[in-house]
Amino acid sequence: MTEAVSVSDATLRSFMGYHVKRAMSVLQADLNATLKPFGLRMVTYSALVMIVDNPGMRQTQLADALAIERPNLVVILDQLEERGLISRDKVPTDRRAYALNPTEQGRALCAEATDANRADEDRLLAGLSKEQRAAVIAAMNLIEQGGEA
Amino acid sequence: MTEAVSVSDATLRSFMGYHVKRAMSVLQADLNATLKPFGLRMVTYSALVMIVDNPGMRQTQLADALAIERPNLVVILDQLEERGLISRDKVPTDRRAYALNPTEQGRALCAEATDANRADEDRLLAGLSKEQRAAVIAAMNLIEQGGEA
DNA sequence: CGAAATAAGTTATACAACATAACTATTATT
DNA sequence: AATAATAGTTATGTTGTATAACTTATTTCG
Repeated sequence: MTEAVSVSDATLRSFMGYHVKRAMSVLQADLNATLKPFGLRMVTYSALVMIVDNPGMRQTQLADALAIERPNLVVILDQLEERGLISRDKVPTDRRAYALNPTEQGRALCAEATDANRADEDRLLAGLSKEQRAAVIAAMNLIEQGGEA
Repeated sequence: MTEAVSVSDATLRSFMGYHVKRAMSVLQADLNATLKPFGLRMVTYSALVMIVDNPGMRQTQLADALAIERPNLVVILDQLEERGLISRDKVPTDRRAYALNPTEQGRALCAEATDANRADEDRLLAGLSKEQRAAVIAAMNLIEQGGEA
């Protein structure tokens, strides 16, 4: 056996993006594990939350907000609708469009899932003070704003 | 036309993961745009950097370091090798294994790409002080450590 | 008004990322 | 020597995501 001369990722670690990518990977795995008992994934949960927070919203608006292509949103909403968590209601003023609304069951599940996610994230971020969390969020927002200059 | 009552993602914004995800999306798009002139993508660049930093490394080690499945790494290395950026050299002590080494051309391209990425990230993070960047990196490392508790 | 252009949602499809099974050849185990 | 395990590969499958094109409905504007 040849000794495993440990591998260095020092250069990559000098980039912020590398750290963010690795953290994101953990956050996503963690979130999906937390959501699994609810039968939700990251995207389906995000869509459900948005519909609860923005009842009556159209599909195109939701797709834009979540940066999902319209065709891909269709299958996500199909899943939520089949489980009775949301409804697609006809809009009287525009017969092409559907107004997205949560059902009572959808609201309830959303609340439960949100609580679980909050608890999970609190556990993951237990080592960070409120100030540190705010600093990270501010930095992420700055990055989000600065794209494609 | 119905007025576009602006959509709120306030609940999602209360999660750190949402901010990190959106920032990561920008970082990745930005990085890929910067790498395009070099004919590299995020994964191929990462692999190249690792090989430059760890000459002689085996494929399995690299796959582990980058959290890529071995089969998927094969095609990535194929691309780098076809372009003459790396070589797969037979290991005398283990005829199953290949030692990954950068070519001179590979080293040169890696250095150029790294400079471009550094400049790009500096631009994107221009609004953050050194202390703020360090704080973000510390937070990301903490998250990376805390997965799957 | 009526024809052309646009928009909402959908379907079909293609492409890329990522994961799993199984194979060849070598090496390690016992 | 027989068995198990490992490095790399091939083949394949699954999922996520992007694009084209279609239907229905609305808007634009000559």
